[in-house]
Amino acid sequence: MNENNIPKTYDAKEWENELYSKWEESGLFNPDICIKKNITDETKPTFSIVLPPPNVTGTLHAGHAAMLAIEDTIVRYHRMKGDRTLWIPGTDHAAVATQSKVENILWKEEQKTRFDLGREEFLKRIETFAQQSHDTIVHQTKKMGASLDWSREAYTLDEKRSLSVRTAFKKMYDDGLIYRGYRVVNWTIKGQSTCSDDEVVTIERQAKLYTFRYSKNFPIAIATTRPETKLGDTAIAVHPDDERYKKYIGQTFTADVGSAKPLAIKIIADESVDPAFGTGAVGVTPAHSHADFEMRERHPEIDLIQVIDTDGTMTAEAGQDYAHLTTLEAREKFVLWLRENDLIEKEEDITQNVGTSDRYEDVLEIIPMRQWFVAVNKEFDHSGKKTTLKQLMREAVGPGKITLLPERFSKTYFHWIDNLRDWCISRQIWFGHRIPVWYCLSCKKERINATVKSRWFFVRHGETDWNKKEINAGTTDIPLNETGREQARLTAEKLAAENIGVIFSSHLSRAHETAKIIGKKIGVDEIIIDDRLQERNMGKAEGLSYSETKKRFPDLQKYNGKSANNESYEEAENRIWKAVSEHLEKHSHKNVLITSHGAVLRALWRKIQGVTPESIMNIKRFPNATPLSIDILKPCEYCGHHFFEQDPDTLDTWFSSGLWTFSTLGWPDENAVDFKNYHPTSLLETGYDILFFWVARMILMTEYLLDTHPFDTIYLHGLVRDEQGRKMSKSLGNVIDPLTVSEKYGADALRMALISGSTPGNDLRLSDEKIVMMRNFTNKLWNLARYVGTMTEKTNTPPEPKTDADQYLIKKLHAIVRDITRHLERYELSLAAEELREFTWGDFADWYVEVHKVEKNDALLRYAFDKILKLWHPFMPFVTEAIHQTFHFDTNEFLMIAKWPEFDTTKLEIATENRFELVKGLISTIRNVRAAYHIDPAQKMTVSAFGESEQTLRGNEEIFKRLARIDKLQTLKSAVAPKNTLRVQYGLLSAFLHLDGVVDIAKERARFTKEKDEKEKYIATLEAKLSNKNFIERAKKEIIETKHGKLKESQKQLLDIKNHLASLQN
RNA sequence: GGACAAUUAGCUCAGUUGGUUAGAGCACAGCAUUCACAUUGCUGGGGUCACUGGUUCGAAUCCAGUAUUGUCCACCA
Repeated sequence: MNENNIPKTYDAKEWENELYSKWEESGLFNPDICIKKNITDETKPTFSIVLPPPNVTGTLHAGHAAMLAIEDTIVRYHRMKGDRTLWIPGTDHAAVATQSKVENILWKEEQKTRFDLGREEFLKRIETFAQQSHDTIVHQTKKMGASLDWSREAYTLDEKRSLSVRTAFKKMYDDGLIYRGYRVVNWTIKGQSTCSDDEVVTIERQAKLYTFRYSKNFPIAIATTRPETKLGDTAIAVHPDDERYKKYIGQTFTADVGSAKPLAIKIIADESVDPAFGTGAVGVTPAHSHADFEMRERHPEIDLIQVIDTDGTMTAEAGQDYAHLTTLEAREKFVLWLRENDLIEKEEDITQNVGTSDRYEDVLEIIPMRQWFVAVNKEFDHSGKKTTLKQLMREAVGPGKITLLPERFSKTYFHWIDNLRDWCISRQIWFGHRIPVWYCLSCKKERINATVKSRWFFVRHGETDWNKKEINAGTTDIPLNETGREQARLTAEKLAAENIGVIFSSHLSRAHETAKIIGKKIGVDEIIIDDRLQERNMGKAEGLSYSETKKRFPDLQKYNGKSANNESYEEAENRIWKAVSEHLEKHSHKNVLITSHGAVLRALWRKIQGVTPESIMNIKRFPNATPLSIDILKPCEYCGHHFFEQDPDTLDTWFSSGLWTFSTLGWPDENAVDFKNYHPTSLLETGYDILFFWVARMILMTEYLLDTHPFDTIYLHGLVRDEQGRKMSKSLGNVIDPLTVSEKYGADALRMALISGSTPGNDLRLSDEKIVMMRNFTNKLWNLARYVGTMTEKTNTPPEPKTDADQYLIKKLHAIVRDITRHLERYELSLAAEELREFTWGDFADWYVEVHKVEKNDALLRYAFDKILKLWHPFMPFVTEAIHQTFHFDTNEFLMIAKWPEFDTTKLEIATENRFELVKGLISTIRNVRAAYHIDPAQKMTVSAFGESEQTLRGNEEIFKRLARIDKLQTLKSAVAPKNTLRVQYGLLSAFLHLDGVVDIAKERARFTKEKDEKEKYIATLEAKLSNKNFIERAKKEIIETKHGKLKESQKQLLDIKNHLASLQN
């Protein structure tokens, strides 16, 4: 290899993309291929991690980069070790997070809300956005060097994960753990959705606390910051022992505050009330407070009155003065009323904590609603014993079960479980897994996780001129107008993806043409004309305007009205029902479009819903060319109808994320190969900020569904902050973009900066400076390779030690391999990286390479460097692989799959001289002890030793016995130190003696890893320096050229060294 | 209000089960430069390990308390 061809600096950009593609093409990220290529085999242990799926909300940030760096390091280590190693990539649809992001963009760019676009179109926008985010994320992930098995990539919203979600939902529903209940939920007005307790972000704000009475003679005053909610008060709670109020407990007082009905306030006793706070009485608003709702569960006799609506205005229950006002307007008005009636006793300014929505950032309202919940406290039968989900979660973590790193987080975990309420899993947002529940349109009964046979669409024709002029057409054949045709085309677009097989249409041209326009656009040629789908015959009313008809034939709007010699709703309904039923028998497996007319569809819709004939006019009119979709299922087991509609809500995103460790491995197919091989996974590595959101839910789901743990160990990394310790945020402009950084300094430098100097659970400050330092190190490694690769001969001689320095290096190398391996096994990445860096830079580069320049031992140098390179690979995959590809120190095709270095404990034994020194030290100790405690120097003693010192002592037992006057050398294991013992420290050893006269000497822990051969190393360096001709010549020159006859410091040092060496030789 | 953490050199941080003289990088000072590497090397200064007690032969490390900072949780109406 010609030195000149190799650049002096390592240029990450030159290598990274190319190397990643090569790795990827090799397929070696996939354990199946590693088995095929004999890098591992079926007898080897498995090691698996699922990547915490990044949200498809944009791009990766520094936190993701840390996650990737940590996980990839661990994964690469295990792969090199020969484990069957699997790391699965994926992304998270992240429901609310993504939806709110797209909604914000939509509002900013087009001033539209999701309701303006409609469900289908809005979802399309989100999917486009999600796809782009996904691509960016994958690109960034690859840039970091992450050795993920892309062939197994998953998405929380794809078909397979969807199946897992439905399966899990059904099982929980069947076990009674998922229920639909009327409870108070956190509601974001802006997002028009619920959110779970964990998604609530409490912020501090200024508020006014009003103390008032409901009426002049009301016996108890209460305080509130939300006076308008008091219109929904139904009780006052006081402490049971509160003497002031005891006499009122159980009584009900009424007060007219302007709400729809006068308030009936019952005085109840509840332990949760703090009698010392405020007036010692709490106004209870069960509809708009979690605490008060729970209070009502304890006191079911009190009422619940909802005064705030989902749009943030007051309901009718609040009274006609307040209905439809915003909460703020209502508050002002109510306060004014209180003031006018002289009911306010106190107004004070306080700071208050309020809950806001994590994603929409508006203050949440607490509103009672019918929602889906997971019951965490409900007992159920689990593998033969009674338990609750809470209990399952609690029992999963602890010694011998799931290990948390750092361990202290288990405390917060348990605390969180203890305070857990039922988990609200339904969301009114559109992006996410639809709740797999269908309601029979006729009898309203639920069906879970149903198979949809087909979807049927009912469309009223597009607009005609008569529609526009509000004239009855009936059987009169009025064609579509231009607007009508356009409407049909738009409808076709909406239906394009619905895979419609057949179209049935009324023969009347306005319907038929609508069908034709749609059919052409969605590629359905066959349009079956069925006269029974035609419009209601309006008899004499055809051609009359709506208002005229109303005047002349008022009974036409009735179910049986026939005064215009017309067809009644009843007759029309029967014929269309017959037609639809017939078609259903033949075509229920196909998606079907039916184009028909307003009145008959309305009649049909009434029939399907099974409401009384009299309420026909309460059925909403069908607008022109707007599809109504109905799911066709197996007939309802209660009423026999086929028509169902799915719950419009979606699931909390964490419901699907909770299944991630096994939904990615093939579950619900419990025989899936991956599932059998790789579950439970070995490690979960994620930020501590989602311990509750995600980790806890995975534990819940896995314990419940599979009766096992999702992972053995949880490694929680900290938040990545900027150099001043602030959270990275766009508004502060301090965001470190991993992509920019890795382009500038290389991915390896970024990885190292994120790993070293960081410990699990603690936040990490990332600065440019730190990254530069690591970039410098990658360059150091590169140049080491240049030296070792070009300055040494390739040799096949085994690396035999020739000098003390060689000996030291070998010993140190084995110690390093042992330490790094041990650190990696314990997930102590930072320690591993630091220690390895110190060894590489301090020992190998700055010391041994210098030695090598004098005492050439090429075989050993190459041998050592090869080991170092392999140890570095998991941390810095690119530069190490680049070196490998350039210099080929090892024969493997890729360093990535090179065998992890092993160490030999016998090589770690300390040298004889050092042992001797150790013994000498111990003897002095004994002498000191004898002197200090006036023990007869002639008296013999028992000496006890531990650990590595024991070995040392045994090796020199005879000398030791003689010199130290002992009669017995004993072995003690730690913990044995008797109470009445004095211990005296000397050097490396600590000795202790019993006060009863017999002296024991023991060494509790000797640390030999850093022992005295530092000295060896020092001498070797000096020798090397001094025998380096250049060095001597330079020094001489310096001395001669020195002006003023004064030696510079450095020269003095040189002389010192010389003298020192001379004294050593004597 | 509760819980958890942090406090080590001018700055950013390691220090994993109590043990030689408490470490690293940056910054600072001095020196070196045909050398694999200036993205370099050598040398040096700089620390009462927040404070006060306790346990121990021995404490940055364990215990108790105090102070400051931060994070999370909580129904103070």
